[in-house]
Order: sequence, then C-alpha cells, then structure tokens
Amino acid sequence: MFLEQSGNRIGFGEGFKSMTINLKQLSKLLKLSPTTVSRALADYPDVSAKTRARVKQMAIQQGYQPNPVARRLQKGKTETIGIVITPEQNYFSDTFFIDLLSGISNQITRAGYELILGVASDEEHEMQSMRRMVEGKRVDGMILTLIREQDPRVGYLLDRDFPFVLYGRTRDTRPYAFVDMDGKQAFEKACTYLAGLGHRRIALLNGEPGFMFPVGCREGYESGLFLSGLELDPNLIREWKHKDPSQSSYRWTLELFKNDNPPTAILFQTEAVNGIFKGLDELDLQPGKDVALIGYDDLEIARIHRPSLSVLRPQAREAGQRVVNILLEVIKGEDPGKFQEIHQVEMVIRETSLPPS
Amino acid sequence: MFLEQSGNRIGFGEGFKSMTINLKQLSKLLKLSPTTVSRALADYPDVSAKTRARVKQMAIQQGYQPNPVARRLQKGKTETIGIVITPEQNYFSDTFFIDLLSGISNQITRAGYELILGVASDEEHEMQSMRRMVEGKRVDGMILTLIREQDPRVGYLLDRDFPFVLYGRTRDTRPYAFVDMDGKQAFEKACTYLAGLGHRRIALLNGEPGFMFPVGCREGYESGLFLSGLELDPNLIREWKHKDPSQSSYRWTLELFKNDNPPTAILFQTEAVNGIFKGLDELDLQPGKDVALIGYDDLEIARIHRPSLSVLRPQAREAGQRVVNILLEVIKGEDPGKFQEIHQVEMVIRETSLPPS
DNA sequence: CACTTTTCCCAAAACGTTTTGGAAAAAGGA
DNA sequence: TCCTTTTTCCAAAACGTTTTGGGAAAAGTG
Repeated sequence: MFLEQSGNRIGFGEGFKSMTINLKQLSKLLKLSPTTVSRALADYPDVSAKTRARVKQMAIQQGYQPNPVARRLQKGKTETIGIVITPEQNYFSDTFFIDLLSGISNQITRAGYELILGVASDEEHEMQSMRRMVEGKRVDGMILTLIREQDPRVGYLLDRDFPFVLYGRTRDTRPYAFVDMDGKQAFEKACTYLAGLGHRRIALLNGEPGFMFPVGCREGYESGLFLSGLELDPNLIREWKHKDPSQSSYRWTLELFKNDNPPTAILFQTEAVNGIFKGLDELDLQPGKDVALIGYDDLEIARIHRPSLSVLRPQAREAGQRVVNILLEVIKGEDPGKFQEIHQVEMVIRETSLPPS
Repeated sequence: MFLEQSGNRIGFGEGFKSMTINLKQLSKLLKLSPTTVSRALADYPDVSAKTRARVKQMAIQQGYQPNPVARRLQKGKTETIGIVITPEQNYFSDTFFIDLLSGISNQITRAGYELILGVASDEEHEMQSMRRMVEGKRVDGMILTLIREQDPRVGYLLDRDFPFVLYGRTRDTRPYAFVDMDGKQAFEKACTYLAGLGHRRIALLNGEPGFMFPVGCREGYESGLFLSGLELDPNLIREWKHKDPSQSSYRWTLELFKNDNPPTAILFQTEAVNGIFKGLDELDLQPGKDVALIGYDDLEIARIHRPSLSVLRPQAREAGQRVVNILLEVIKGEDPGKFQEIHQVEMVIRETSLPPS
C-alpha cells in the first residue's frame, strides 16, 4: 500500500530487508523513466544538465545506490577479482604480504570492484579454489602470488584466456602480465656491498627450490660474487623449507659454520631470521659483529632487533596497486604481454652490515 | 549461427568470454523447459525421477553451472559475507589470525557462499569499508574481529538489523551473536598454575585498553590471584600498544624489574614476546629459568624458541567455522541472541613455566 | 514557412536465474 | 465410466539494472 513493491515487510524469519530505494522507485519520485535516471547518473550526454542535476540531487537525498548484483547481471561482469592464499606456505610472514594485500584491496575498492578471498591448505586446494572462482563465473580476473617455477595455474588460465596477473614470474614462455620484484638485482646489490666492505666468504641461505623467487636471488648472488671477483663456493649455499623456515634455517646455519672456512656474511630472506639468530647464538657468534647479515623483506623483527637488521626492502603496497591496475586493463581486453613490470628493490643499511672483523 | 546466443565472439578488446553453457541452452538440449531443468537440479519433488536423472547427467556432461550473479538477483541474496581486517592493529601476528581466517573461508566455501575482504588502515576506514559492503548491498552478513569495548560497528549493525557475528565481545547490552574465547578462564588457569608452582609475584603484561580482550585477561588474572590467596599489586600490571607490541612490551619489561620486589613470572599475549625476550636479555635474566612465562596464542616463535614457550592455545580454526555457521543461521532469520558461545582455551605447558628459583 | 538537425526523453528488451500459478496427462476411486 | 487426485511439466513474471532503438519537441537553417 505504501510502497508498490519491495516494501519492507517486517516478518518472520525474513532476516534483514533492505530499506534502500531502487531505481524504479527513484524514477517515480522524479517523474522520469528509469532509463533517464540511469543515464543521468551515468553522465550520458543525452540528458539535459538540468535534469541530470535534479536526478543526482534526489539520488543523494534518497541515498540511492544501484544494486550491484543487478548491474553485474546486465553488464555481464562480476566486478570482482579473486585471490587465493596458502598460509601453510608461510606466506603471511609479518608485514610483507599484508602490505601487498593492502595495496591490492585499496585499489580494487577504488575501482568499485570487490576482492574475494580463498584460503587453501595446499597446492591442490589452491587450484580447486581458483577453478571454483573461474569456472563458477565468480570473478573477472585472478591475482596469483607465491609463484612456482612450473606453475599449473598459469597454464590453466592461459589456456582458457582468462584475465590474470602474477605477483612474481614463472617459466611459461607465452606472454602474460606480471609485477615482479627484482630479486636478482637486489641480491647482486647486497652481495657487492658486502664484498665492498671486505667480505670474501658470503653465504646464501636461500628459499625453497621449486618456487621462482629463489631463482632470481641466486642469480643475483652469483652475479654479485662475479662482479666482485669472488669465487662461487657451493658449500656456502643452502636452502630452507617453506613449511618450517625457522627450524630449517637454524640447522643450515649450524651447518654453514662447520666449514673449515666459514662465511663472514649471510644473505637470506628475512622470514628465516629467527633460525639464523638462534644458530648464531648457539655458536656464540654475534649477529652483525661476527657475521654480517642482510635479509630480504623489512619485517618488524628486522627493525626491532638489536642490532637492527640491514634489509632489502620491496615496496609491496605499490606493487599491489600496480597488480590491480594492470589486471583491470587486461580485463578490459588489453594485451597482457604489454604489462611486465620488474620493480627495483631498495637496500636499507642498518647495523648488521659491517666490515669483517 | 552456431549458438543462438551468448556465442563466443572472439573479438577485439572483448576480453574473456565464458565458453560455458547456460540454463536456456541446456534446456534446449534436453528438450525441456528451463523451469523443469532448474527444478530438476534443485531436487524439487515435482519432476520425475527419470527426467531428474537425465537432466543431472546432461548438466554434468555439459559442465553446466548456474550463473551465480543471476541466481543472486532472483533470490535477493548476495550469497556473500564480508570481513574487514586492520593490519595496522597488528592483527596478523603469525598463525593465529590465519587459522581463524582459514576456518572462516573453508566453511563459507562449503556453504556455496563467497568471502569478500576489506583491508582498512584505521578505525575510520574500517567503518567506511563495512558501510560500503552493507549499504551497497554487497553482502548478506558481516564478521567482526578485534572488538573494542565500545564498538561503533556493533551499534551500527544492530540499528539496521543487519546480520553479523562477532569474534569476541563488546559492551553493548542488546542481544547479538558472538563466538569468544574464554580469556578470563585461560588467564585464571595460567595464574593459578604458576601460583601452584610457588610463584608469588606474577606480572601481567596486558593488551591495549579499549579493546575487549584484555578486559577478560585482567579479570582472569585477578581472579587467579585471588583463588591462590595472592595480593593484587598494581605495579605488576602493564599494558602495551597494538601499534608497536615489541617496543612497548620491551620498555614495560624493563620497568617491571625496576621494582624493589620484581616478578618471578609474567603472563602476556604472545604477540608481545619479542619485546619481553629482549628486555629480559638486557637484564641478564633467562626466560623460563629466572622468570616463568606463559603467553596467550601459540605462535610459531613459541614453539621455535629455546626454551620453548608455554602458552594458552585458542582453537582459532574451529572458532572461525562456528562463526560462519552461526552467521548463516542469523542470515536465515534465526534470533542472534541464541548464539553466544564462549570457547575453552587449552593450556600447553612447555619449558618456560618452572617453579621460581 | 517548411525542412533538417539537435536536444531530451522513454518503452521495451536483455542479462540468467528462480518462483508463481497453473494445465495437461496419468492414475486412482466410485 | 466419470470424477477426483496426483504426477509431471511449463509459460510467464520477477529480481534491478543497462542498453537499444527510436520518437517527440525544440532549435536551427534556407
């Protein structure tokens, strides 16, 4: 009686009923057609400035917001993008991933899109969660992180021409869009810096093989040694496990110093720092004094610890924003091959990168 | 020509076009009406067993999946629930929040729903992000975490009768649904345990005031002291800041031991453990040996550290699942007041809870 | 004035489901 | 057999937008 339709029945077990106005009601209030109201709000030129203003004012006054579900159906787009995280892989180490997610989320909101999140326990569920999003027509595009050297997700998405952007890179040769950190350049920089201080025995405690990121780290490390005229000693390279970064890096730290000719400096991913500190402590070596340390990722612990840890600092938030902007372009139909960005990584010198004693 | 509609135009700037079949096409293939196919798939009794089987088989064969957007429009539900996280509040400390999120996500997926994520930098953006979800008709329900004593979000949602569930509690007296950990009972248990070992000076390094969780912690602490016949000494209670848990807890640790009569044990949230370790180290006190420690939350560091840290362990994953199940009931129209759960917290005794030396 | 162009608006269709309200056919009951 | 009930299916409406394809009125042009 009061409202012709969509009135708010206050009823049994009905749960929440929106009290907001819809397009038809708004147009009735304005004595205009829904068409005109819709077009006025979308700034089409074929509605006069006067009515456009009138429409907009009324829309604000009535708190009208177009129903996103209806708009999505008509537009044939979900206005949604998906991401799947795998906490078991210890991705959530502190601030880094959160910064990335933060950049992603803010940019998505700005575009009026939605971010839907999947949480998977392993590689298989990760794929499953992504397929649900893609094949279930729940998203317009995917963001991929923690990229593996051979990553089935990339092949899957390329095969069906579905829009996606990687944070990282893989070995697939077909063109695709990615935003990656220049791990190679970062580790090269750190390595030459340490060599410049006089270090001759520089170790690399690298991430797990199979993932793409450690590949670049190693390349940079080797290239840094080469540029500094140092020899590569395989005994100074070790790899820890994602499942248990602290434990494995602890063991490898002890291992490294069993060498006849132990390292005077270590490069590593900050994620593994607890294990390294513990190992050094057990060996009665002072971090920064007896062994120089540079980590990749500026986690909280790096700033807190005394001595504070020198680090390579990727700009995760900015990268997240770029990932989204690129994905939106790809969704629009742009050629993904055009978007391949490699971002510089800053080096922050603190207290653990002194010359050898 | 090939397909009457929704054919896959392979075109310019068109981006991804779904190659999947829709209801109308499927029904044409089956020589049935869309109505019947829809009802067959939904197991309505008014379609014969034979055709139902035929429909289901064809649906599988053709890989048919109903378009969720269309279904949402018709059903008037978004089949989506929202959550907003605030990383600045240091919520993502290690495994705890991830476990919660993991439980939430899995249960949501199981129900065929979607989880949309907002990332906010502060309280204001947190509210803004939630309002966008609620008023923009983007979700059917909200999950709230990191609850404050006076939490404007709760009032907001109660006022408009919008479905939500808290992980935690607040001071609002109106009935609402929540799943909370029994922090009070946990701290009481830890406190009486330490007192039972002979500790007489037990300190509490509590979370930031304003949030609800530390309130329970303190109550449990005080009750534990009382039950053990110990006096409450205000000098043994300190509160650290969310913005900077390590730094502030480090300072307060030093402070605690400036006492004439310093503590022999400390209760705290594990989040703050780095600062405590650092403080004790500086004071030449050995954790576990000179000072007993029990933390709340079983973070990785607690298991890794030597001596390993005794902790109170909330079952975050289970709690996450309960939150979702309850929220789905509330969305269905159940009375939220019926769902108020307080979960027990387990105590894990490791190496830092010995009798005083 | 008569014609063309521009301005401004709108009715109807479409997006892909589910629900409503029957209707035809088959089965049951007398 | 005739009437009633059950079984099985379907056409049409609805969800709330945007887009399509005009059409009437106003303005410009000769």
